[in-house]
Amino acid sequence: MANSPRKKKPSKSEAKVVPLIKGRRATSYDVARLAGVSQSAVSRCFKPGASISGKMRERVMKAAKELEYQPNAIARGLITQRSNLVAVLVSGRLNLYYPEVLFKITEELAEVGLQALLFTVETEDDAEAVIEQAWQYQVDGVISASHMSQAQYKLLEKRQIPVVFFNRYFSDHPNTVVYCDPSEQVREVVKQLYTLGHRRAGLIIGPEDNMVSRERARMVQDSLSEFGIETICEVRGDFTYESGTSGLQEINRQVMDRPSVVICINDMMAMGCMDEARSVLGLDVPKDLSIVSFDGIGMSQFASYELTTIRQPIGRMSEAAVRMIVERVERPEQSHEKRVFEGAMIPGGSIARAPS
Amino acid sequence: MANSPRKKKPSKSEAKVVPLIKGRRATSYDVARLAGVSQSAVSRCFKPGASISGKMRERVMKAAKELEYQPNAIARGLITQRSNLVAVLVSGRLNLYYPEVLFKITEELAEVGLQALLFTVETEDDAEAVIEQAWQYQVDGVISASHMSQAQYKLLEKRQIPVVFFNRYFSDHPNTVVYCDPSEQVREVVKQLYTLGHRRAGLIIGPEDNMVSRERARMVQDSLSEFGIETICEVRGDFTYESGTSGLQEINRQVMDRPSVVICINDMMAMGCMDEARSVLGLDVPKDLSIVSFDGIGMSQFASYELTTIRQPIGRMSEAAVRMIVERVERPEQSHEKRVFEGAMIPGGSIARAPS
DNA sequence: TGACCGTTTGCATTCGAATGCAAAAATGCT
DNA sequence: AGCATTTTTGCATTCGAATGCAAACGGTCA
Repeated sequence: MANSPRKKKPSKSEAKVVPLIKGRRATSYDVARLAGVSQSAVSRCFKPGASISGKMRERVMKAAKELEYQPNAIARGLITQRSNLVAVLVSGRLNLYYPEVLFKITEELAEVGLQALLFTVETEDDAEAVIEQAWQYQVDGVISASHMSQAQYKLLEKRQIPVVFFNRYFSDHPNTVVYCDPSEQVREVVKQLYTLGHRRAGLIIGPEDNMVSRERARMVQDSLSEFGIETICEVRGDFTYESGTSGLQEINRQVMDRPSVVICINDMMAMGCMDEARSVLGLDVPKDLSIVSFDGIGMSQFASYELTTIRQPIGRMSEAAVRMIVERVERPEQSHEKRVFEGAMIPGGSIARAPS
Repeated sequence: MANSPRKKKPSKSEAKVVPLIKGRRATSYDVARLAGVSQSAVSRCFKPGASISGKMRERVMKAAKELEYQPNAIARGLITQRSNLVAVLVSGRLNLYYPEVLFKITEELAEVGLQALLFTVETEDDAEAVIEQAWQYQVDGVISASHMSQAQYKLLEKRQIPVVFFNRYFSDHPNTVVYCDPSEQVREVVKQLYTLGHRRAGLIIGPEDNMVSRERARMVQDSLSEFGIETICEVRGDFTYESGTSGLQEINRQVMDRPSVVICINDMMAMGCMDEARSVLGLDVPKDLSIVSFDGIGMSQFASYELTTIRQPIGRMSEAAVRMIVERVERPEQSHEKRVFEGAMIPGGSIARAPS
């Protein structure tokens, strides 16, 4: 018993004895030594559901606390092939819609024990670099709320890194998506515009290559023509406030007879548009000009704007995105899913009866 | 020569031969095998400044490209004791000032090859949990633009994790800080207010425990009394838009005779205040009421607001924060530094001559 | 007491890259 | 060519935790 093979072999063990932590942070070996158990036992103590006795757990935990031991997530990641890191790709500080999404996603990730590795992506080249970085860091998955080419997506797929798209997707390729479909609300808003006597609309849309913009524009066009409202002018912006102001200028330049309503593809541009109408053109919004838009970001409801807008349920969408990335990480073989949320119309005060 | 000790010992080498990548991602061993060199050589190829011949580099790189090899940052982190991760702690989606800082910092970090591990911190308990997480992930450093108690800071210090504070610090403890000192601009603004005939000011300040708020308030008080402007009322908000609106209500309730100017400790509250003044109280800003504030966030310059505000040079401050964290990671023994940037007054259009 | 079974524990190996050291190769010099 | 020097290369080990396997333990029952 005294000489059982379970006992440590002094030769080897002694060799790696270190002067019990000295500046160095404690490892599982340090804890094991202090508690007089094996390193495996320590490891098991920190793994939920592992086979370990109460007595042992207690001893280990006591030692761990004494040494302020916390398992090294890097080392764990190496052996388990799970980094617990999720790359979150967002673009543009331009559009205040992203921060809201980003913070929400980060919180949701934290809740399930994952960390957000943040990447800002403005161009497609950025995306390229970012994907390589994410790959180096062995991220378990990617949540992309930014640009990504099909080739880039395929690369990630080939590398078996699960991707969840936030408000964008490839229609000719299977992918996992969280999306907001505001078509119902668009129809509702347009109907209301019709009822208020609007027959001539201006449109400020987003970048050509942006899917959300394209889809929203399509829905708007569809509803407008359904109700027989004419689109007298369509200009392109880039989601920023400034492009909203210049968008209205542009509309003003292009058509003699001003539209009675301008539909903006996002809130930021709508705010720019509204400010331009009021400050520069001296119009009364909504009396002289109605404005509606999309997103429902926090500031769209500030008293200066009170936009009539179609909100995306960002909270639920973020939660869904996180759930889905977890799902895909755990069961990669499972087929793709697309979760589509309805929008919600916020009445606001930026529309009124069309001026006669 | 044919049997030189440099040659591989088949027994051991063969044992770990794997069917040359099959779903698995390529490792340095795979590359080494394909290129017919040692793993060390591959490693050195990816380490800038390592001793390696051009010929060797070429061969390795060719093989690496073929296998799409990228070094595993997790494994590297384990051995080098450098994760290249920096925890970025920001609070509040409430205050739109944070996203601007966050995105800027992330970009700056990326530029020097570091990754931002994002943590949102709202309460002090959050900070507790976040610090443990960061510790587990072996972050090289922490940039904190959020709450952190002195005890928590000391814990990080004890663990030898460098911290850079963004716009906050402990005055009774050495620490590394990026800070904006707007005192000059405060004086300038107050002087201007004096010149415009303002003699009675209201103040909307931030949370008691927030240093930026305290400091700004102090500066404002100092300048006001220097110029003999009376602070007739001081109310406390929490940096949000809503607390700006309710702040003005509160002022209105507390004093009969309205102040001619309200000084808000940040832009968000100033916007709330302005909207409240205009929409609810029916005042003309700036004719009936002047408003000034701090931060200079993007939307403070939207046409609806055009705040006269004191901007922080966020870009330079973020850059400095990143420089400093790098510095501290590389030379932890070096003494602390505090970099203080001046503010910059943005004239705006929210102040005017005091009503008589 | 001993045979048997389920549970706990430790051993040894593994993940993938970096690096000190010594051997080998390349280079310079006489 | 011969020797000294510098550069390049490979070997072997290391980082810290997880885990398959087998040994040890604890308990039950005859």
